[in-house]
Amino acid sequence: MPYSPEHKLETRKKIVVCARRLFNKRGLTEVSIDEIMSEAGLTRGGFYNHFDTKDELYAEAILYMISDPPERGYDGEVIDFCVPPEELAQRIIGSYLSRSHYEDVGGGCPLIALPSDVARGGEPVKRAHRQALDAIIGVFQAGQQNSSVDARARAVTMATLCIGGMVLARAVDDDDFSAEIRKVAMTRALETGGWDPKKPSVAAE
Amino acid sequence: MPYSPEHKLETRKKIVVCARRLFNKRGLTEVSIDEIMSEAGLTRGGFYNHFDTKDELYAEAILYMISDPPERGYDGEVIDFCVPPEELAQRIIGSYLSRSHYEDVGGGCPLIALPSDVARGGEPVKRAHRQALDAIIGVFQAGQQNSSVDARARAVTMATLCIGGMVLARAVDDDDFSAEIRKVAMTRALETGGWDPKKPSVAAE
DNA sequence: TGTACATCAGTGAACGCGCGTTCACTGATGTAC
DNA sequence: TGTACATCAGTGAACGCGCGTTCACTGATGTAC
Repeated sequence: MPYSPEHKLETRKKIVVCARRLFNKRGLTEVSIDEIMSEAGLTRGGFYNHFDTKDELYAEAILYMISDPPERGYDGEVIDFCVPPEELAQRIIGSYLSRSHYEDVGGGCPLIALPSDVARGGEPVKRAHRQALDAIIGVFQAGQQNSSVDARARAVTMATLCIGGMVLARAVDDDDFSAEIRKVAMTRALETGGWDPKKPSVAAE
Repeated sequence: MPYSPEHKLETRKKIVVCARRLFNKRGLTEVSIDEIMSEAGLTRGGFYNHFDTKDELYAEAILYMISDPPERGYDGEVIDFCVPPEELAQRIIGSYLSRSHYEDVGGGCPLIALPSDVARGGEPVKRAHRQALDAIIGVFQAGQQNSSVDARARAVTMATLCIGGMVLARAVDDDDFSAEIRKVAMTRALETGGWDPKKPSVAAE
């Protein structure tokens, strides 16, 4: 038996990691297999040792995108999941709408980078996307102080402000305008959760 | 002089109108010139009598998208611009987050259908996109009862909820979930403007 | 321990297809006489 | 009014290129003896 079984898995993962960055930056259909393989230090033909088709890579890359990032936080700081849920939700809002997340298109959240692609995409892609959205809404809902009747609605509002705000900020070519959108969205999202946007524990910018 | 000068302009407009629908549905780069020309009842080669390059059509189509729709309203009903600005803003929120706008991808707002494409696109495309966003925010800002200090921030919030909510709704493959997102976004957007979401003058669904 | 071997991850040329663009042409139209 | 003409919008074949995919191969690796 040539090569260790881990060797193949590692190569496969390397391909998915490179694909993820490229997909986030330029969209699913605009990235060629040649580019992905080059980025991974491999050549075109080897792709088909790991995937039957390019579509298979789409779904895998999106699944990887949603399972990986929460551990790191989008502003680069480590997120402590043992913190009380209220504080966790606030931290995620701050991290999500941070300048570093705004700038890190490749490593950022696919919900922001790929909404149009997903809306036009196949079923597995949409399913993965929905899972990511569910997860975010779940965290926001758990973060409500008293689980009031409209906790779910508030969580949906927060998610809309976070994701929608970033989508708008990224599609505008004016840095000040983008910063304004992010700031307004962050303030409103925190207010929606009943938290004081000026509290120092939350990253201001 | 063969053909009237209007004839060429009409053909050009026909191309732009068809391009607009196709771009909205499937994205800028995924639509071929052949498809656009066929849709317009013409053949491939004639395209270059009207445009130097496909990129030129992108910018033209987006400009057309933002200059045209406001007269109609996204739920199909005619919007009366002579109405007081408060009522106008409420009507636009209702129209924008309506089910018919959710379903009419081809004829809908490009801010919803093309955010990823625009974020990756060229300068003219982004400029057109920004103009559209400015226009919407302007209408929402004018709709505030007393032009308070945070009228601008409230207008940005409303735009984020309307556009972001529709982007999320479109990217999810579950009709109930989409409807929930639209409803929450509509309620919050109206509340942000200080209006009662249950007032009958506003389209409920 | 050392050697021959089987496996299969990775290589890179090749294929077929679709797309943006070009180009020689055609034929409908308005104008000049 | 009628006819010959010039113009140019529209046609459709052709070109070149890039991409997804295939395929014959190569050579690194673990195993068997």
